[in-house]
Amino acid sequence: MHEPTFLILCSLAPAPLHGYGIIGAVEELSGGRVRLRPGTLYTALDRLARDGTLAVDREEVVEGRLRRYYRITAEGRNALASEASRLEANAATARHRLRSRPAGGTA
Amino acid sequence: MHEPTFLILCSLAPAPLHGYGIIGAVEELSGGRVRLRPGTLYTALDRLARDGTLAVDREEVVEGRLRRYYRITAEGRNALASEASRLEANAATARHRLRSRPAGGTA
DNA sequence: GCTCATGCATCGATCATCGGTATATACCGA
DNA sequence: TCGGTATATACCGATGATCGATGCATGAGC
Repeated sequence: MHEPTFLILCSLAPAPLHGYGIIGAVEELSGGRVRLRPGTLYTALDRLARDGTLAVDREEVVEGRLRRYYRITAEGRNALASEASRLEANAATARHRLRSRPAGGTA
Repeated sequence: MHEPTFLILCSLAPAPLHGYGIIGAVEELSGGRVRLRPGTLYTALDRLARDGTLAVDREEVVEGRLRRYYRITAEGRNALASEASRLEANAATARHRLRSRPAGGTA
């Protein structure tokens, strides 16, 4: 799972959001680092919906514009949780191995 | 940075390794989860060397076979460290947001 | 001596994901 | 009427990963 995908799932974890809401949430979640483009977002949403990771929650028309809300599924929650575990494990591995320099300048 | 790239850098953090050594190290580091194919590995190595993230350390001929050892650079170390930070931050975000269900029973 | 398994590197084709840009629509304010 | 904003969609290209096949040299078995 790549970062945009991951952050999309994060953004939906507490409550459903519509496309443009997700873009804003992801930007905030990532401290401004990740700015999703529509292309990235909607392709990912379609893919994740196809996978059963998320689903369309409802559609609203607000001021003449369609808003499609997406909701994370139980399966998506599980995927997100195990992805978080993977990230933690990888980070720990990196920290550990960055610390263990064998025979630094010896040789 | 994707996982294969990340794990390759992890594998090289303590000491230089040659290609097939990296494959083994990555498999071990990831608990058997990630098994690099030669194609993935050498393309990544070329790319990372081009970027200055790692460099060829030395070449040896062992039993008639060439072994090319790769070494992580200072730049690569920095990249790996900041990647680890990113992973930690993302994992924390996910944990946090998986816990905060609004109006779930919270109120 | 021949054949086969093994360790090592290389190459090519394909696919998935992401990034960027442009477009259609509908509202709003100047 | 025009331009900006909000929303979704479509298309295209770049990057990186995956898979599979190949080349090559050695040592082991027969």
